[in-house]
Amino acid sequence: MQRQVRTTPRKRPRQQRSKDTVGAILDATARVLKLAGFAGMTTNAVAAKAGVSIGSLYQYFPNKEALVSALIERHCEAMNTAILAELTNVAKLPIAQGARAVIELTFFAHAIDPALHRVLTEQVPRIGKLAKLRELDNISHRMVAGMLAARRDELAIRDVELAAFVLVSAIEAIVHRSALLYPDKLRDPRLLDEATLLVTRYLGVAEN
Amino acid sequence: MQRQVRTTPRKRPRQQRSKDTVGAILDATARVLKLAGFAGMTTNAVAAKAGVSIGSLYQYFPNKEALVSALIERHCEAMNTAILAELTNVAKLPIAQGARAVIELTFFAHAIDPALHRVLTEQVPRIGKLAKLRELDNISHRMVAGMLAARRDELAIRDVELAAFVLVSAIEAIVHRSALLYPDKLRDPRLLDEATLLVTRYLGVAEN
DNA sequence: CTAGAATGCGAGCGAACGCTCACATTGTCA
DNA sequence: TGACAATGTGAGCGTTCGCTCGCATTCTAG
Repeated sequence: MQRQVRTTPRKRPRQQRSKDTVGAILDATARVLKLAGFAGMTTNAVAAKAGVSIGSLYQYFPNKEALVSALIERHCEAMNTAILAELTNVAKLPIAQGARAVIELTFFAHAIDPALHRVLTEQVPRIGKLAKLRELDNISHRMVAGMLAARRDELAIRDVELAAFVLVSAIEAIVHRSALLYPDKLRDPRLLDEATLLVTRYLGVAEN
Repeated sequence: MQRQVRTTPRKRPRQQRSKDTVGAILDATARVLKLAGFAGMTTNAVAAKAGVSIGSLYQYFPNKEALVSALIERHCEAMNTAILAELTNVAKLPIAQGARAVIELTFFAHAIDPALHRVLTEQVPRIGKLAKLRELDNISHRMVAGMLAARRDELAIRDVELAAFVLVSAIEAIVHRSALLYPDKLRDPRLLDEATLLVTRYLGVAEN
């Protein structure tokens, strides 16, 4: 049975001193996680790397899962911020350029910390907050479906939901595999071009 | 540091009796893994589920990793068999039908045991044999690149490698997400149609 | 200045669990 | 049928590691 544990913080940091502590702990969590994977990560190692006692760690995080959970939250926050800030402009663009812009944003978001992203998606088991990643997926789907529906008459598609599913899956995967296999290619315009091409040809709109 | 352990079997089963034992152990591994995840899976639980003593388990598998490793191997074997048997016929088909056939095979392969596939890809940490999954990816890539190269003059693509990367990523992701989110949709022809459409339009070939 | 709250400390407890080993049972072969 | 190999058994050892708890230190507010 998949054990489900509480991942809510035990105590809120009030003073600046403790906020620094929590920050250091999360940074250390990321470093240890990338180095050793989830199974190899020990709370004692995290505390040590953070330059903090194990007792202090447990002041703010009730258990190991909560630690990773908070890290996921912070990471998603960072990625979301990168995307949402720019997204309002996209809706007004012509489809081809809009598609390109969305794909580019996805690339940017994944360029934030590919190594962390990798270890979080590949190594972290079913923590409650991993639903957070699904949720992100869902938001993307709804958003794309919205964009497609708004201009349905210009597009060569029949089923908006199906098309959105196909597109989100495809783009997410291309970005993801790039991030995992060739992190430096995340800023290669040729890949961006090609991904855009996939989308525009599928939608049946002019390529530029 | 990611610990690397040997995953080669400790002893080969010679008699039928022991072959049954090994089979039962692998079946139990799959069941426990699906139920509890990798961290929650204990070797004692596997032995118990298999109706075998813990000692017998360690006769054939040197450690927990080896257990999962063997399971991965068996699962990949099954998926490969499903694909490779049909693949020789595909090369002779027109591109659109060939694409459809390949995608369909991918769907079939993932329909073998989606729950197991899920837990293996999502929960199993860096075991040596997980490279096996990458290897599969690589084979797919080379194969698709080969098919594209053979008919390059009929296709609206510039860079065969890049196109292969984009296509393999996209199809793999669509199938994968279907398997994870809606396992029953793996045999829905509408999804197959749509995935095929994505490919044919991208390649710039007639849809049928 | 001081009382009490907030934060920090780390030795070590306890439980989980991978794995061993000494021994029992079953199969094979001449 | 006897000898030896192959296979099966499970109590429990040893280690790892998540986490507690009693106490020390630092901050804050009246």
